[in-house]
Amino acid sequence: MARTLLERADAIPLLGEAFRTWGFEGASLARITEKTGLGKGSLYNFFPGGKEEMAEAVLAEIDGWFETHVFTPLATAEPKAGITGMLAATGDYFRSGNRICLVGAFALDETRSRFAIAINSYFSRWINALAGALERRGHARPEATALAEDVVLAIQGALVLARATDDPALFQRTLARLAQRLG
Amino acid sequence: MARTLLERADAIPLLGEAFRTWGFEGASLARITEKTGLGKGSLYNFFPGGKEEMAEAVLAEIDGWFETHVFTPLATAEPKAGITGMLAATGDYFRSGNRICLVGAFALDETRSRFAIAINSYFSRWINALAGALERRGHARPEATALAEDVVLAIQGALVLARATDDPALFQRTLARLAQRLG
DNA sequence: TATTTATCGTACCGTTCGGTACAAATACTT
DNA sequence: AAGTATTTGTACCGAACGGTACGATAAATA
Repeated sequence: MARTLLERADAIPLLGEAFRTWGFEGASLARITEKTGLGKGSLYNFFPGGKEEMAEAVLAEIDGWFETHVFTPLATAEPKAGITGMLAATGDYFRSGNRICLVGAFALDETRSRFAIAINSYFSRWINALAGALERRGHARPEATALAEDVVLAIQGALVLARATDDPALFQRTLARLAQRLG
Repeated sequence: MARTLLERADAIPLLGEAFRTWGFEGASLARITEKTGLGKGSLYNFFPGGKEEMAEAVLAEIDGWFETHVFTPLATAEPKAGITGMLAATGDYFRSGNRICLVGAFALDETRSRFAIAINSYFSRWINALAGALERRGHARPEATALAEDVVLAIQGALVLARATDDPALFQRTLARLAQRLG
């Protein structure tokens, strides 16, 4: 009846948008259909496991993006460049404060129990990669870990507050302050 | 048939727990009934407006708690005491990192549009009250505002990360670091 | 104790939920 | 061009959804 408009891979960012907008529970198949332009037939063809498989695919894509653009640079590039790159990539990914962190959002309610491993891994790897870079810049182990936690947590908090107060600039201000703090 | 076990006011904290656990969309009347022990008859007797009125009541109660235990002390008490009190009250309220911030959680998805004013007001008043106290402690206006933002955002971020990594101690560590930073 | 008022359990409403089945249509292979 | 495999719209399913109606019960008032 209809053509192949979207590949499975093309659907994933749109699914991400749907989950970001409505949350896991609130993202009904009707809303997902609307957002992606894919009917149930296509959705269940691509994701036989239903909503849960859709969300898993979205989380895996996010994970891959951060692995490539944030975690790996932090671990392998020159520390200063890795950290600067992290802040820039983060600013881009979260659309300068106009986009929330889906992983963080999933963590807050019972959705967490479905995806606990992916959620935990995402944040742990982020903190560890940043702490490693900070150590290589000369921070002692405990301070490096504490500072890394502080930075990742500030990014998450800024996303919450930016959206809560409808003030995306708050996120950008926070990134600027972090850049200063990480010198 | 049954006795008057719960007043309307007694139901509100349980409703808060239900919304914290399941989110606004995920908190179905069946789950709310289970959590509160109140049947639909009672719930709609107390909250004729349904789920939306229940959530409004929960947000109003949270707002009142913070007004009493955080915002007012920050605005009226001696600044140092107000700030110390804020950190202690915050640690208590969020159960040392075992409880999320419902206002922040509501802010992340489309639930926000239903309660935008309450959500915005809660955070704005928190930041302003804290910035005021910091000014009275001698910080210049722009730094006071920036620091206040940083603190509130760190609390929110710590709650997200503590739950995401299943590590409530992260929240306590963060509060300790904030106490140091606010000297 | 009689009467009113508030509380509550249950049956039920129409709608939407996530998910399945399957035929029609398209894309790919030969 | 024919045949195979994949993609996709639609009809449909039972269950659960939020919400209403209302009689039964308990508490408060008289």
